[in-house]
Amino acid sequence: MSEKPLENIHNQIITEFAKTVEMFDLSPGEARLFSILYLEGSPMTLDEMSEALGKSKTSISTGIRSLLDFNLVTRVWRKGVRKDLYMAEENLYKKFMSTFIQKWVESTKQHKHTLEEIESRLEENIKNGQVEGSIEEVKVRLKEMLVFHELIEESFREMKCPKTLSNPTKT
Amino acid sequence: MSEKPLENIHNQIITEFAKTVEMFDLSPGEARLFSILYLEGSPMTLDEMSEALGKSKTSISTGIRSLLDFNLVTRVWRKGVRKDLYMAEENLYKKFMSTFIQKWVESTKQHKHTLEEIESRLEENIKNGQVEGSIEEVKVRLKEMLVFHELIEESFREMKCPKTLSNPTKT
DNA sequence: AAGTTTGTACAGAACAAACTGTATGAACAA
DNA sequence: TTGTTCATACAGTTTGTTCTGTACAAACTT
Repeated sequence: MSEKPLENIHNQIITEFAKTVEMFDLSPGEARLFSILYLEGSPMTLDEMSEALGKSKTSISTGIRSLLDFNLVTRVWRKGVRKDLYMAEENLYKKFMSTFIQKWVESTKQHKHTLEEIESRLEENIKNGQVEGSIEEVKVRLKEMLVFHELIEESFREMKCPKTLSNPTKT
Repeated sequence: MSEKPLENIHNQIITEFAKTVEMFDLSPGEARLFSILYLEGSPMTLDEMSEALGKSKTSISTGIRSLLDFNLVTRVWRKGVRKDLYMAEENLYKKFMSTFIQKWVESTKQHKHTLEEIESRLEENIKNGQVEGSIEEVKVRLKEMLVFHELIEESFREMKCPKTLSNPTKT
């Protein structure tokens, strides 16, 4: 078992690092794929990743597609190489955090907006007397939900520019 | 379809609010359960929730169990009522955020720690000459991963006390 | 005590997500 | 042009989650 200690270490690193990556709403598969790409600093082909992860090329292909969508991976061209090459983005913190925060802010805004629409529709119904029961509770709850959304949005907005983000520790 | 406009509004609110709740790593079912409990400010029984969500009592039971584990819901006793009563916690923002942040900080710390262990094991192997290839790249990557974890932990720690958290807007 | 009512454990069904192999299309070589 | 290599679309399979119904245990009533 100590025949290939480096490969072993590789696997441990990837497994553990993937756990952190997963927390940014990547599936286990995507997280693992990104991790292997990141640990291997140099660009890799689909076949190499397929080999390294023991998964089908199709699977890798769709996985890479997702990572590209998330802007966590770039295509790289190398003279004389026909296969596509992919590389993990540097600047992990910035990439992950900004995407993450943006997702929160956007979604929160969206949901809050929808709730506001529902609220005004409710007011309409009340005006027209189309509603019977005790509405006050619902109205209060709605207000609280809106406040909740505002607080979330604010928190994540404030997170956007931690002091370390403007400090490029680029390799 | 405008026969029961209030019920309709209820459903819309719950559906939309659940989307936000889901972002805090609750399953769609759990999120919906919490939402209905929150909108209905007063305590509810398993049967009432079952009825309201159109799901089996068993399902509600396990769902409530999860929400209790997350400290998002409390059991409530009411004189003369045999059934268990459950109620959503007030102070949404504090409850959700503190749990959320704590989860990030804890997990990040844990994963970082494991990576450090791997790192020292790697150093050992190098000392003993049990490793052949180019190790430097791996060591650099490991360091970068550790920095990454430190930045994440720091960001979420700073999030912990936004100004609004010490401002109890309790009903 | 026996009989009810309420909550949960468990096993299987229904559903959804991830993966694979085949087949198709695009880029290149000769 | 034909032949080859690569990436992806698609359908089918496997794997994992979520829900349901049954069965049991605990709490209560009389």
